[in-house]
Amino acid sequence: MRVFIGTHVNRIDRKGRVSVPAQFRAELGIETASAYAMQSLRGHRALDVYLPEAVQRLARGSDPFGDEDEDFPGAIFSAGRYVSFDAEGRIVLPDDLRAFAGIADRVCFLGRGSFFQMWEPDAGLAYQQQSFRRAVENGGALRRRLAGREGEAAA
Amino acid sequence: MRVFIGTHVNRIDRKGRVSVPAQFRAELGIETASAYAMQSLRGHRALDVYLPEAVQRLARGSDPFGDEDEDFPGAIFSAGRYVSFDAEGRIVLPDDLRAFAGIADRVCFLGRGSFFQMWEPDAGLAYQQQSFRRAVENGGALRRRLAGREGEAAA
DNA sequence: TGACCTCCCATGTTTTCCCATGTAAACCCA
DNA sequence: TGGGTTTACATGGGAAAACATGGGAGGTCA
Repeated sequence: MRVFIGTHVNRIDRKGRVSVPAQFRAELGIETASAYAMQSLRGHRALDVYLPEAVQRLARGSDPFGDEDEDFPGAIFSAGRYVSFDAEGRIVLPDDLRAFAGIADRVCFLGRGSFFQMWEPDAGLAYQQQSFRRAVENGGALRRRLAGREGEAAA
Repeated sequence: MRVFIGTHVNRIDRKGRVSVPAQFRAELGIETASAYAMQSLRGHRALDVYLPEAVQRLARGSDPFGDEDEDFPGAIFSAGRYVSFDAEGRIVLPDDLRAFAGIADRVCFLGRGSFFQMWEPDAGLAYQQQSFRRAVENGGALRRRLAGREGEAAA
């Protein structure tokens, strides 16, 4: 299993390219020449980035002639893009996604375990600190989960 | 598996031609010189575009809908058209389909996984945002599927 | 013959590929 | 452990390729 960990801030050049942190590239694996970036499903002003096969997995369950409600995961497919890496490990961030996340000339990469996010740096760091603070306040429940006893206490 | 992803807006020239986004052409495959475009079955003012083989599969009756609903296959074959690509990757959008979708001089292409749609840009982008918002509200299950943890309980 | 449609060529722009550079981290060896 | 060297990484820019778009010539059908 691949795990994305840590926080990095990189610069966007005038062609719209950003280096994806080497650590994250390593997690994505050299065999994947691309990743799937989309508007965050968590309601954040951020982009979620998944392995390409995540989308394939989703697509496999969708029927081209299915009805609208069942096919609502379809929204996911138009909300994102495949982004591919150049030889230097950079991606070009499409304008619309960039606008969605309010990203100007720098990107904050947040590792989130099975995927990672791209934020406008101020917003991303603020979010990161805030969610860490929440985790501390909530520490008891978290520790129980880490210990693998999540069923024990009511949240 | 072929997956249509992302949002693109292209211009229609005075001959009625539109470039299909290169990414979508790649998904359609070079071997297919055509695609099947029809009035959306989903009640949208939009055109659904399928791989030719998806329609053929339907014609052969090897599909779940087959016999129980005769309107369905009938509608599919009368409401659509094969559109073929020129050497530059453009298709000519038939007038009636164009009128149905209210498309004037620009087309918005929405990737929807196993097929894609063509919209009048304003309507298409509005629809995209709205359906994405719904996905966010409903996002837990989707997120788990993307993260490859569909077996997990909701947190 | 005229309207229309395809095939073909032309063009400007955008994107991708490839090479160069500065800096910071890792490594090595005395 | 200190100093020098090498490697990895982020960043920048030029050249080439891909792409979207526009228009003309010839062919077709009514």
